[in-house]
Amino acid sequence: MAATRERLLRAAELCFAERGYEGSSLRDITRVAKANLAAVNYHFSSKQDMWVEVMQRRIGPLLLERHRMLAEVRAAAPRGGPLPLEKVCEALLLPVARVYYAGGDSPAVISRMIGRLFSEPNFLRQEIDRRGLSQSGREFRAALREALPEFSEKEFKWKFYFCICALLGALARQGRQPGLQGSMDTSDIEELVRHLVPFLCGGLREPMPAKRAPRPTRGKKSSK
Amino acid sequence: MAATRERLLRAAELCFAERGYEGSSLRDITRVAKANLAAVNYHFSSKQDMWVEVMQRRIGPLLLERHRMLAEVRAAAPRGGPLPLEKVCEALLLPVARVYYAGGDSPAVISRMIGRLFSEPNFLRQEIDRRGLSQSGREFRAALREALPEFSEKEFKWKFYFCICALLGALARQGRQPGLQGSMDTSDIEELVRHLVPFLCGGLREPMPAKRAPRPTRGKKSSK
DNA sequence: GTCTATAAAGGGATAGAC
DNA sequence: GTCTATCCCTTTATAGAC
Repeated sequence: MAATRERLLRAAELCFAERGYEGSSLRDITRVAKANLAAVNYHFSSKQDMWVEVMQRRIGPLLLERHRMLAEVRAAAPRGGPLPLEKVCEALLLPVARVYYAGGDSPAVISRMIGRLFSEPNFLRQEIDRRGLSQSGREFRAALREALPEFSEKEFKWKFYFCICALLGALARQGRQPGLQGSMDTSDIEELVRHLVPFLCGGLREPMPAKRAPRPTRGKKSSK
Repeated sequence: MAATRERLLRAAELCFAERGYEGSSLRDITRVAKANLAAVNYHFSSKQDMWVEVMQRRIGPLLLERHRMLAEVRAAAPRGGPLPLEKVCEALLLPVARVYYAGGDSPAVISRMIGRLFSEPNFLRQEIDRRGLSQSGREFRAALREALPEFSEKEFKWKFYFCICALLGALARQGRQPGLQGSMDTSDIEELVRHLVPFLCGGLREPMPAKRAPRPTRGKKSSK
């Protein structure tokens, strides 16, 4: 069956999302997929190639949709003026919630997997980067920059960094942080995005406080 | 040498920070430590026990300092009033920057390792939780809650979740996100904290927009 | 405490029958 | 396309000499 390939992709997705690349053995994955161990090498030729395939088939459509939404935001914005921050953030986030509702897919698992991608060793991201992830990142950085012209380049770099960290963390950890997520349903990605957009915008817009009186050099003083 | 134990702890810290628990073999670790493979089992009896030891010796002092700083914030705040959000966030973050400057330690590596802790399988966190991490988390959740009384419990839960995600992500990823961190030095933890505090505070304070309606402050066309 | 040697299990990959 | 059987390597852990 060619359906074996699909079952393998889904099983690998699940395992990678939960335990990462190194933590997921091919034996685990084939057991979950109810497939034979040798099927992995038949369909993908190696574990690493399967990893790339698993990631790419989810990230590809996501980047397309992001690009499309961002173009919409640009088209609607007044020429020359700053881009609307909320809209840019939505274009960054909503595709995650929208692209993965095809039959049987779990947006929670997929977004967790994508969030995890950035905790993996760099060599596991090179191929994904080459296929468009890096470029999409730069595109969004530029859009955010246009939405936040008031900051110095250095301040913007920090804000962009924190923004990506919050976004990736919120995706990677949803549904699996005991003690952190009492009754709320972090696996409802639409809801997550709805709350995350204002959080990011608030953090991004917050000005840096004026530098206060010189800090104590290292740690002893408690004169607050 | 008893110094072997120390070299092992540092080497393990480095490896766990870079590649995670499953990605770090005892062979890797003992090679970095210039120690014999069998030394791990002699000093720690198992890889998992060493993991707990590596984490605990860094997290323990961190939690103590957090507790101390938070007590200071409470003592300085007017009774009954809300706690000052910036101070609470600083008590959450500054200890990471301050506790690890003892001879030879790298705050960048240590904070990366701590940030990674939350991407590891849950069983690797149970012992650390039991030794105070969970309780410290609850303590800070309560303090943040007192600093943000204006939100509903549900909204606060989301904000707290995002706050922790941004914090852990910023720690875990510093120094190793190519393309994301152009010229800035994310391994300067003091500087990271100085920028992260306003980002978190801005995100935490930002009110939720009215549901499914154009934002009240700006009559803007909504395209959903 | 440290070392060599090795056990015992698990990992990715492959050959070849069907 | 799928399966069994197996190769060969790495992993964690341990035994026992020094």
